[in-house]
Amino acid sequence: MPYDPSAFPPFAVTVDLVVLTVRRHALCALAVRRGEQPFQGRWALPGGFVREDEDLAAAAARELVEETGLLAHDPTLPAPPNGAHLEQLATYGDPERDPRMRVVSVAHLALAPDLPAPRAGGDANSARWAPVESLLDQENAYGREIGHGEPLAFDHDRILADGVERARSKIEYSSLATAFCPGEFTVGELRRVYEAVWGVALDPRNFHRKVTGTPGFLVPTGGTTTRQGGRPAQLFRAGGATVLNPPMLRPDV
Amino acid sequence: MPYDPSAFPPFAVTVDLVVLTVRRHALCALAVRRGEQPFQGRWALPGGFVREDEDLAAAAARELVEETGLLAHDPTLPAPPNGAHLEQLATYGDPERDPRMRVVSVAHLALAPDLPAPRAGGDANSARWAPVESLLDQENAYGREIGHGEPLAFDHDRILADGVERARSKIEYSSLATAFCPGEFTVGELRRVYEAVWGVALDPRNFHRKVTGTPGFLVPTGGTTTRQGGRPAQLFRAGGATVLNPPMLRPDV
DNA sequence: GCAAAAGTGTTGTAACTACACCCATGA
DNA sequence: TCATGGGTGTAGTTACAACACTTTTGC
Repeated sequence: MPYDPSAFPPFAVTVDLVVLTVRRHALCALAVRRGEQPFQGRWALPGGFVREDEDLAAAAARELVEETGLLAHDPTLPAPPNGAHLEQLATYGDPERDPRMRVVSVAHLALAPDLPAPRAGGDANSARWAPVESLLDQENAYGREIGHGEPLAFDHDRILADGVERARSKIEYSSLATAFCPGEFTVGELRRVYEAVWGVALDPRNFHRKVTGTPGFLVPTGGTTTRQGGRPAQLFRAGGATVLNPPMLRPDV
Repeated sequence: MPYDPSAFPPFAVTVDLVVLTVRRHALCALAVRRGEQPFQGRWALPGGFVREDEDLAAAAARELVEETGLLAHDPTLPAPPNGAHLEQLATYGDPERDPRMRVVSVAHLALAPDLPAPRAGGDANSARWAPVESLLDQENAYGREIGHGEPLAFDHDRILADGVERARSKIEYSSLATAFCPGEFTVGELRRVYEAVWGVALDPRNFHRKVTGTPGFLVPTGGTTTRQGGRPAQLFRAGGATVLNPPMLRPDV
């Protein structure tokens, strides 16, 4: 029983991705350069049309693989090592958001460990990691490498800001911060993730007690490493816990 | 520069509403009876197609007025008296979710104070408030007034469950519970909202200290009431605070 | 007076902040 | 030996649960 297409307005549906990672102690997002109109040459979030018989989550996972090579995992489970966490963020459907036509975009948020380099057909000029601060802060935009003060294409500034805010609040009460870490990591490396995402300094001693004392958050692998220098640190991997109770406390706010 | 319509698959886009309220000490959702195929005669969430030049939030607000007469307010502000809180919930786009065609539904969550009665063209048999427990609990479904064990139409069971979960967690750390209350209310009435939404009993004495001690949550109006019996209680209205810090603590969980 | 709901006081405990201090490695 | 980061101990504080207890109304 197909519907009369004149009974409802047709929409295009896309997925856009906010892919976040922590590089060199800064929270970074994946940006791609647009090759076509509109906003040709401007930076944008990766994304694309949802296919005819494709679920929204499947479309987001497909785009994620195309842009980063990362596999996504079930968001109800804790992030496994070296896979990305992927979850739906929000949907944006302002009638004016795309000048060509009516497009509704279902934005997704992905959290990834630090990667060698982005890939977008191997073209280094068309995809890169940029600190979210430089992408979003249009006031102090002069002299920065990406964007040069230009906003992102479409409403992607707002989508990126929403994704960053979601990540910042979600690592408070969930174990999601481990999705930014490689398969095995130290407490110090996890702390630097929190510091980069929140933009604050945390007391290393209290942080250590807190995360090792929360049941199911971290499980020791038995190994140690000195890759950060100093005294050898225990290696951990993410435990089964997905929700942190009590939560990590973000200073001030 | 219109787009080539053959370059992307056309979708229908709808908004569906999870409208929650507290009646007779139970968390209730608005359900409407479907008058047409598919799922004719089954209960469903209210909703409808997004119009040609309509924003998603505007479509949700329009549906809310049509079904309840309630005006929606800016979700970034605290809920004003006798208006509904409305926020985007999530988007559902399984290719099989509507047997007729490809439909993507942007679900919204609305929280409303107790209303006289729902209105759907004045037809009392086609729209009503039902306890969410009876709508969702398909195990113990015998003997209940609505649904009689039948799931809701489409994937509305899942949408309703997601909306209820959102409401349950959001009243922990925001002042949203006041959206379930009339313009002026007592601490005891607010406590009964929490008890109904969470399905737990709270200590009235600690609750009172907690909510009156959180700056900006409640502001006294000066009046008192004895409508609940017993000693006269102070009347309050919602304060300017939208985020509760420290949060209300939900027992167990 | 009695029931019912509002509101206050108190005590023990969990969990946090802030900081002093020690440990194990590489250079 | 020193610098560097890893990890433990301890004291003061906040916020909470779990009560006992008092207050003010309607009946």
